[in-house]
Amino acid sequence: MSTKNEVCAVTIIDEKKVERVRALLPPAVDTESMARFFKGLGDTTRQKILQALLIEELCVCDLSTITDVSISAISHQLRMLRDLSIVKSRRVGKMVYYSLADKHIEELMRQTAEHLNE
Amino acid sequence: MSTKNEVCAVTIIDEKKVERVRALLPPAVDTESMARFFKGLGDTTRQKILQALLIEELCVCDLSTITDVSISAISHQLRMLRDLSIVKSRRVGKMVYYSLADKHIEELMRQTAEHLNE
DNA sequence: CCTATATTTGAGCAATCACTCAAATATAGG
DNA sequence: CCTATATTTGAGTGATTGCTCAAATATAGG
Repeated sequence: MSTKNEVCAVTIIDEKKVERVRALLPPAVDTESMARFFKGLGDTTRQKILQALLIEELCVCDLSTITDVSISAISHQLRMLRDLSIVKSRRVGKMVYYSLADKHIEELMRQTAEHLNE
Repeated sequence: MSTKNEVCAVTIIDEKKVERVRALLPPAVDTESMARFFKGLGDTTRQKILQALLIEELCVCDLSTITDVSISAISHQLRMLRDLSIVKSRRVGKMVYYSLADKHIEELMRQTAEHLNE
């Protein structure tokens, strides 16, 4: 067999448990969108961007200088963050200013930072 | 030049802004640990696991059945989640039961699910 | 000790990702 | 329109990742 046990030796109790949990799971599409959202937060460059934006609104060029990442790379990452509604942007002349999309993102960042510092 | 503008044509205001923000950024090690933490949450298989554990404690085999992912793959992902202190485990005989590591993780999951549903 | 079941682990591989580079677009100001 | 600056975009590439497969470990019960 390819996988040693497709389903483990089932006891009646486990079967019931599995069915019960399955019925309570959110739709797959929601689980996938959670994964996509967290993946957006789960990269060092993107975290640097978000930490900076937690302090204040910044343009692409400032973000590049602050994070020491090329303008092109920052722009690519900002696009991903914007597609995920994690940041928002506004254009002022030639420059585009980015900021965190909403208060929830801000709280999420602060609470998680606190959590990881035990 | 490799990058067109290493630093954009600086105005005095931008320079000050950049320095101010830089001084307020958290240490790099913290930013990296935030990224690692969120990366742990940012995968569909791991989200399936966490959604299931949000309902109740489960063993590896039940998780495999519920998520329809091989036992080996689940075990690999559980290891990552455990290393990140996102889940915890306890052994009962031959089986190992996994659950969410703490209340903060539970809240994070619930609040984010709510947020993504607008 | 021996077998069976549950889980873990390591190597190998295809898919994904974050970067660079070059070129395109957008806007301001002669 | 033309030039300069700021940003975006697409292709290409090396590194990372999540899976499978095979083998190892852990525990319970003859």
